[in-house]
Amino acid sequence: MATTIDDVARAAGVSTSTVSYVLSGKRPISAPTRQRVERAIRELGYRPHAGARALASSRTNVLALMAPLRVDVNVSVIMQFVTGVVTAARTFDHDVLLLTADEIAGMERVANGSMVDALVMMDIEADDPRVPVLAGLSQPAVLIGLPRDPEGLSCVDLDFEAAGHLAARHLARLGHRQIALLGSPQAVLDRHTSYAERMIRGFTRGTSDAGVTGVVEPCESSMAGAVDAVDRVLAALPDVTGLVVHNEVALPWVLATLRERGRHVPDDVSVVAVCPPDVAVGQALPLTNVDIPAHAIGRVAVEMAMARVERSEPAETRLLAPMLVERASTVAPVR
Amino acid sequence: MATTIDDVARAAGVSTSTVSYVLSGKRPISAPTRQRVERAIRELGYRPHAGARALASSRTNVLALMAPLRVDVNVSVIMQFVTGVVTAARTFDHDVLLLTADEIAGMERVANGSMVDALVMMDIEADDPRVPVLAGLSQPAVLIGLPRDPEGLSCVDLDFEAAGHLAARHLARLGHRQIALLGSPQAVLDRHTSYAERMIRGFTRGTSDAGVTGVVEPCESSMAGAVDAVDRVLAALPDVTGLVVHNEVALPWVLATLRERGRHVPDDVSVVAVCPPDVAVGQALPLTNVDIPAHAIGRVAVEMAMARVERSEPAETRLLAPMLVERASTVAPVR
DNA sequence: GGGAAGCGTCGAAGCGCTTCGCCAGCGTAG
DNA sequence: CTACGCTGGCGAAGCGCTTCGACGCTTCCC
Repeated sequence: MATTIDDVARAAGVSTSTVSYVLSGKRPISAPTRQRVERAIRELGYRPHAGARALASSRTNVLALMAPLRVDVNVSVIMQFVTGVVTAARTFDHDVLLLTADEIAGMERVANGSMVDALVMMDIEADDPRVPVLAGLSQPAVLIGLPRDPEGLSCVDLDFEAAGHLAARHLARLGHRQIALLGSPQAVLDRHTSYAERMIRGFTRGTSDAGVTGVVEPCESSMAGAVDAVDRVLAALPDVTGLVVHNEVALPWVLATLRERGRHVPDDVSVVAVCPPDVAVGQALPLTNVDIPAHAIGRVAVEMAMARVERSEPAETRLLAPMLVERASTVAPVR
Repeated sequence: MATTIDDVARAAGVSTSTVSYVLSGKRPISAPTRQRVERAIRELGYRPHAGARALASSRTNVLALMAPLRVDVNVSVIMQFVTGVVTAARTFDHDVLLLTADEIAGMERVANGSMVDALVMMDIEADDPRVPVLAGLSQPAVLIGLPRDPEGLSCVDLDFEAAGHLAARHLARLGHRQIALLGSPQAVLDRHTSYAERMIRGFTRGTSDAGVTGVVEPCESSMAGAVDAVDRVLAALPDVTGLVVHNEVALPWVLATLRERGRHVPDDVSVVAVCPPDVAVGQALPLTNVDIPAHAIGRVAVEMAMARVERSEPAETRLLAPMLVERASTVAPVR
């Protein structure tokens, strides 16, 4: 267990630097030598000491992931981001350090303590307090979400504006003239979490482009909140026939409330859910949905981070195009 | 940013070792000197380099957390474990490295690479392939869950057997004579995940102790699975008046199915949920529940890990006593 | 045939920190 | 007045790895 690079070198009859170069590939090593070294490594079960490596190379092969884990965010989507980041990190031979609470202090600790090569931050708000801190760090960071001014920052997210537009257009093209968006909880909007605002913007633009009536209602992530939001929509738009739901937690309750209010899906009202596919197909009726490709976003975030670490590539913002999958919950309105 | 301990020493007019001792407290330093050093640290914004520290002290101040993130496990409970572990780790000045996929290779990598001081492993199965690997590692590990033979291992979990017993007893004492347990998905049982089996054992013992009829049905974590499981229970026990549900994902669908089958909760059937309180109160009706104190279990796991790291304490198994909170979903059966 | 250019390998100098042994200076006791 | 023990601080030796310059050798080209 306590084998060092020197043990390997001795066993292979070479110098320590040769072993190091076999490991890193940074200088050419002849095939026979390389094989001897590799054999010694295998036989001794050697693993380089991460700390020593970090000290000498100033690379840790660790990524920090700052996940909010707030109560009103959807846990399963968060989880998908996390797994996306972790699996992608592994393909770059990196591990993931998880930061949840105490984020500002945490990022300074792991960055200034040289524990990580880069940071990935989730759940970015318009004026996120973490963003200004980044300037003082020597490691690159990638934001999942968009701050108010993304200039000079690496950002990645679903193009929620396009998603809102797409959902609205889909309903309008089916012939719906009165449609509504059930969105994020008020608390999320109050934080100016950008995806919620972009979603609303896209939806609104979609309705006006199509010349249909659209209303937007926030929706708490609880049963009571869902009931309330549905009732508000029905009050504002009694003849509503299309609904876009951008709140996975509330989704089942929204559907239940519609049923209770005597609105059948899809005969009376078509529903587009903005959520991962497993949530969409797991409901009573398979729902037409606009995917939130959390796993892919996580992967892209890591790729961007590694590009900056390994090749000093400049920061850029990437918005992933939304995709709508039609299922049983959206049909043309019955006249 | 690139300030080192030598910079601090120079600024404070002391030697590097003195700075180190101020930081670690391992030797007494006179008050005036200490204050000079602390001031220099503050003014320079100094942070020790984690890698260098790990190399010299062979302590990394990092904990590995192996979270499964399988599809059929409940994500929100997992999340609570994770946050429990992360916050507890911080109180011991440790960070958390998250391992999800590829677990065996991952544990060997982080352990043999000296990346972590200890491992915390979730979702332990009876014959978990990770357990034998532990013997070859030089770091201690704590298991959340119980393997078949916990001898010599650090384990912590809710006492699910007591939980099953408690839930059954609660219903029996209210006067219910025919009760059922809707448990984990078949896949979880097939893995011999111990909590599921212990739950069933406790429930069964509870029913026979109380002299009431009990049946156990596994329950998939999907709407179809919930409907199916409820129907199986109603078929097996047409006069069932008490239900224990140990599957948070299926819980809402179970309640919906009961309603659809014309069984009113709690008038026709009392329901005890085994889940965190927020899930229990978030349903249509606030449910009587046996808590799964995921956060507390995570904290205890970290405490046990640190006890072994810092004070070489021996391994032990700790089962947390279950607690039942009575809410609106359980009443005496109407005669 | 001779100099330049590669190639494969080695040696040694750190990277920033901890820790052990040591020593100077002091107070106290014999 | 010397001897001794304490206290507070210092110096230096690593911890295990990477990386740079150097070296001896072969190959190539004019």
